[in-house]
Amino acid sequence: MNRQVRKIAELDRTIHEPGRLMLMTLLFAVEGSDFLYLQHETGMNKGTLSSHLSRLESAGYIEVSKTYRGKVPQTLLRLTAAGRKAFEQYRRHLREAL
Amino acid sequence: MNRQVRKIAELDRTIHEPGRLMLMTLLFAVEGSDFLYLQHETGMNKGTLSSHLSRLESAGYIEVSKTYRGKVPQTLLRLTAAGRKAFEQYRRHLREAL
DNA sequence: CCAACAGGTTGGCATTGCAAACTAGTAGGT
DNA sequence: ACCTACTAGTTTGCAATGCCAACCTGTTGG
Repeated sequence: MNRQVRKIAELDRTIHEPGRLMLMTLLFAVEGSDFLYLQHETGMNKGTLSSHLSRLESAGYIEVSKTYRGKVPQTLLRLTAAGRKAFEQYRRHLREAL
Repeated sequence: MNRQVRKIAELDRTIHEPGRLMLMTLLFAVEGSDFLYLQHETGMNKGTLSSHLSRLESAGYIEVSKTYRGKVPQTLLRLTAAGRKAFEQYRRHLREAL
């Protein structure tokens, strides 16, 4: 197996999936965000967004905190250190592969 | 929806899938290949490889020709012009997004 | 009381990937 | 000639995942 191609085979699928790649890209840039902002920026429906966030959380890539903005519930998301590192590595691998 | 993120949402899923991304990358580089070479370079099993090649063929990205090497059957693959173009565009979009 | 909002859960359908079975033709041994 | 094994793929069964649409929960405002 060719070196370049091996990099592709080893890409982190949790991040590679476009839905989550959007989320990681956004969260990497902004350093903290809420559910509605992510929904608006990605164009995903709530169900899909919710399940991608759950997956990122169980991968340890994001931290989810449920709070209130006044009386309205608000879900806050931010990358963990592991998530930041995984995203940087993903980008590095992809760049090397292409 | 943010411009960078929109690029990700619009990535060509036919190419983005790692199995097929490996194939496109290989075929883009070598300009003509056979089934066994691709299997060896990608590490995929025959079934998976066969189905990805079918999908790439029906997307019009590769051309499949079945011939013989002496008496042994051989399946030859190569990118079409459309496939080459799609791959270049995919890479461009990805680069812009990251 | 009722519509609307934030967010989550569920059901249905398509796709991926593996493994195992299958096809078709070829080569080797007896 | 006959049986077996191998090569090159294709097809099928199965589990996991992705995405959408629809429904559910809890709360707020009119």
